[in-house]
Amino acid sequence: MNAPQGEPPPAPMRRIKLSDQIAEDLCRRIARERLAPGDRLPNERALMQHYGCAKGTIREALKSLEVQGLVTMQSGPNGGPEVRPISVEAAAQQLRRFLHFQELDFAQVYALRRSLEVALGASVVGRLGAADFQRLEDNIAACEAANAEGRRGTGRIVEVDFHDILCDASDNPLLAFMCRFLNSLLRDLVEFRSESLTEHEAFGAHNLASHRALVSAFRAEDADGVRREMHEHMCCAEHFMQRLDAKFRKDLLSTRVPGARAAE
Amino acid sequence: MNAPQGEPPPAPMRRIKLSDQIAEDLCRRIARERLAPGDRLPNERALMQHYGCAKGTIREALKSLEVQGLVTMQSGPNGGPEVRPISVEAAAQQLRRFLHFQELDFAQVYALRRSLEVALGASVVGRLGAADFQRLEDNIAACEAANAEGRRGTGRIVEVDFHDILCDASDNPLLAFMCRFLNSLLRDLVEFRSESLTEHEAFGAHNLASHRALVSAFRAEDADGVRREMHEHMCCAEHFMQRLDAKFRKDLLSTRVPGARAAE
DNA sequence: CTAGATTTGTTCGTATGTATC
DNA sequence: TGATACATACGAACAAATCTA
Repeated sequence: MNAPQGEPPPAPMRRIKLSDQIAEDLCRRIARERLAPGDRLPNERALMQHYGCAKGTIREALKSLEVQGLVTMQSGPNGGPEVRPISVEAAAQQLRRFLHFQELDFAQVYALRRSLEVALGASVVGRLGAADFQRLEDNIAACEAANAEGRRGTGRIVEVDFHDILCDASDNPLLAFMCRFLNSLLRDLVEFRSESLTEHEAFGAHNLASHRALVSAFRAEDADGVRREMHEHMCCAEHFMQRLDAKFRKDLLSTRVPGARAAE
Repeated sequence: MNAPQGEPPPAPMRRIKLSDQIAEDLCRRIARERLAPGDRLPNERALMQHYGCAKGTIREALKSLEVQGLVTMQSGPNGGPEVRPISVEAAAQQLRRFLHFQELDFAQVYALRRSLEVALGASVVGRLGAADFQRLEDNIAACEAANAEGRRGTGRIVEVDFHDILCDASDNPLLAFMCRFLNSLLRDLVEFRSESLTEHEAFGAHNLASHRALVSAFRAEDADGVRREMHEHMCCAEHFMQRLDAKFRKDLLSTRVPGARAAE
């Protein structure tokens, strides 16, 4: 069962590349042997012997695992393919790449956030410990500071962190992943809209009020209250974002951007 | 700007591997030159000359793009790396791989589906054409046939297709992707639970009724009706799935599975 | 801090399989 | 049926990174 057998599938299409077979096998081995982050796979030479193939083939297989975020390669003694801690970021980055081809806007992101953040909020009711509440409070304080000092762009980004903290507390990895992913999309989208204006102040103030109300509801373990508050929070946030976006697009048309890569 | 420059990063981290630099560059080129699915990148020899490096390096770069679902390799004359149609499947498969490590169950999937399918249903109201309705009706007919003939497992799978059709009609690629992804997860999960019993009949009957009611609401362009019906549909489906799952787990404990790979 | 050992990263040359003409 | 063009795979080398003595 070790070496991949040269089993030619009778009809179905092209032969499966050796490197892909090996990548599959290694992937399964990582899962089967419960390899923890930091563990090492055998080095290239050992894998060559094990699978009875050449170096280039092994390297292609390892490259595949590397792109999938399962391992990183390390040089030097005791080097080799090191198993990685199931990177959320790798999967998210892949998804972003894919979605970047089809352009998306705030409305589409919030159509999801409206639903998912409500579900997320409800799912963490009763699961927040003292440490979690501390992080939430700290985040609120950071937002206050950012608003007071007029750092509007950073304020928007820190506010998103509030929702990442909730993801950490969720026991539903699917829900947590998707919310985190939406948050990262939002950070990307907001990065280039952080130019303007007085709207930011009203936005910041509203966010702070919502977050405070949410923390209160969490403390009271009032699931319905969380749902209601989160829903309103999302609707208002969308509204603000839309206005920011409209302003941004108007500015973009009137003033020629130097780099002029915006059109791409 | 063609060949990658041997720019040694002064302090920061490890040198970026040549193959990764090339992969990045090729990725950008695909985006920049608006390469359509079916277009060919230069073949290996041409890329070797262009980047001034060896075959192995090029192959690793192309492997990276292949794993990311951006290209497929083809042999023979006029072969080479062919640009792929922004594979939804590639991104979904990646995500599945990632999420497979942290085991998930029906409850977690449905916690999302309860929210997202409702949003999806609402978003396609008024966007369905005659062809779409035909597909939905055909799907319902296929479900009926599967139920009548007692093909319970396939019935469950065909039913999920109903929701994929709705995804096709959505104008929100994010929402569509995530719903499609949940559907694929469901297909995976249901595949190994398709053993039993009379519950399937009630389940199938309920699904058919729900789908019919949904189509009616879509025809009437009754957004609220769609929302209500979809919500109930999801709640009932979850309930059925949970019972199927419980039964499955019980069977698993009582009867030793021959292959015995279920524990893995 | 240098020197050597170990392991990945990269190159070249060659052979084989596969699809098109 | 070759003949051609291309990806796939092998094997041996050297370069660069990194740990250890």
